Amino acid sequence: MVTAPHEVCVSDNLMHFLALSDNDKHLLAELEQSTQRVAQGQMLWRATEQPRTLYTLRCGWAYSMHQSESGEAQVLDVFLPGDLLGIRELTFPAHSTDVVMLTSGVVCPFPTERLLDIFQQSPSLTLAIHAAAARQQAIISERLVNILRHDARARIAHFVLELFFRLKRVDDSVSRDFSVPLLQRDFSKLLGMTTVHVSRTLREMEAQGLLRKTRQAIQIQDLDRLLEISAFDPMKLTDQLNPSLTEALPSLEPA
Amino acid sequence: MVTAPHEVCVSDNLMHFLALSDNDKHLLAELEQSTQRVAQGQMLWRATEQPRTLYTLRCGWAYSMHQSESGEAQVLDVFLPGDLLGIRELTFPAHSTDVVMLTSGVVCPFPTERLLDIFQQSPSLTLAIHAAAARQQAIISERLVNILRHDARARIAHFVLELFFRLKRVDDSVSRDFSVPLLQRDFSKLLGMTTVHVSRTLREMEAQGLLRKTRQAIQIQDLDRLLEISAFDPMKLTDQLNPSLTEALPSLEPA
DNA sequence: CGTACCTTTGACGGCTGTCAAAGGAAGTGG
DNA sequence: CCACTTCCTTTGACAGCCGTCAAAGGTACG
Repeated sequence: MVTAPHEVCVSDNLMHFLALSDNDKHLLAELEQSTQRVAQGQMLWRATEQPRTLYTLRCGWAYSMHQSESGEAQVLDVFLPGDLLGIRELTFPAHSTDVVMLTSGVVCPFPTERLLDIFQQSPSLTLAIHAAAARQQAIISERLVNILRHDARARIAHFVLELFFRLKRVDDSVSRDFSVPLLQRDFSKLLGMTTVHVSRTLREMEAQGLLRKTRQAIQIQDLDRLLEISAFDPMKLTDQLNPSLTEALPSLEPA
Repeated sequence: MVTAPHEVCVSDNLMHFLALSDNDKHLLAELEQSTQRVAQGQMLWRATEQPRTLYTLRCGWAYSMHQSESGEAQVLDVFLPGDLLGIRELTFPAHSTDVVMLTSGVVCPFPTERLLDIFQQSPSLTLAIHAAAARQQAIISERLVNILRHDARARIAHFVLELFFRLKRVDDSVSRDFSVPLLQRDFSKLLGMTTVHVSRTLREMEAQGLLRKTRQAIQIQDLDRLLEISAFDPMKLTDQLNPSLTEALPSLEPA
């Protein structure tokens, strides 16, 4: 059973970090004023372009990738509904990755200056946006650490759990059988292995009763063993803020 | 030939992003007021602790690492003189890595609130500090992308070039024969391979006239081939800021 | 001079990549 | 609704890179 696609806005993401005032929500709603439909495979930006526009992802999945001259592609981020796209590259004079829509979807583009306005107008949103950026970074760091020390089965287990917890965070209706529009080739580009080996490993994991991946969905069958195999630690991706920060800015309330 | 250790302060790092006013330099000098000597092997923080203190690294090298329960260690960041330690974890309620001094050195600890003060007092420093944080993240991302797609020789080539360009950035006197206090075991923990294979690969690279690593230093012998093998792109770690940002904040001047 | 740690080497095995081909699934045009 | 094409998945055989185990040689330090 697969849940239907679900529309999510940035505040559904940022509110996990701290309580947003009505004014904060208003500022975010303004940001997401102009919506834009995007087709599967459409690129939001290319690696050489200067970052001028940021996006929120309302609906659909996207990923960022490095393209080497030899044609090999390496996926860096997977973006889910509610994610903010482009903060990582904001300070650089050029994007370092292409960003491609994995499915059709809806995005809200806005100029980078709007973000600077928000930084001046709302300390709470500033903090929440930084926390969201730090979380994206932590996701990549965790993947790096895990990929380097584990075999193919553990890599896949880790990535599937990452997806599961991230999706559950913005959509509580997500169950252990959840919709995933990723091909085995996408897994291979994310985890640094060949599609052949992804296929072999997925069949092995299914035979071991760990998980089942179909073309549209993933079914987690043994959560505990997946956690054990991959050494996945959900706390590394926690939404809680550092109390030192909220105490130093007493106007803020934790979520 | 190996250059002598060199004292560097954060402004030597941040001034690469944009011009710092006298006031900015004064704020940074205040930050680095209390210096503290640290011994080799000393830990600045542990993975479970709450981030309350940030550090600037004046002198010496450090690294951050994940420790798995089975005893395996994975190094994430290598910190060089001039680096700001702890911004990545700032928003999280707990550090996710241990930070250990690789050499003896000098650090300047300061409470996280001081950083918030700076954010309120100086837009230029705020931007420079964010750019520095984004740069640290880009270093990790580049390492991830390269490790996943390349063999041991290219991984080592990439990491050596990363060190070379980072050191040269804060100390212009660094030559192609530069001091590196890393053991082969440190390489192995950084690049996800065994010490045995690091040793084999280093000997192979020396036989091929690419580079030579001794206990204290690395000598780059064929820069062009190393760049080619590793697909290292120095522009991915550029100091230049996104012009969209400096134009939006007209009081700022590029470096 | 002795101890502890680091580096180097060799033999062997396993995980993963490469090459190749067949079977499925989805979309297109007739 | 049915061919046809295209892309994705699965499977097998084989090779190569890298991990494991083990031991010897170097280097730093007391």
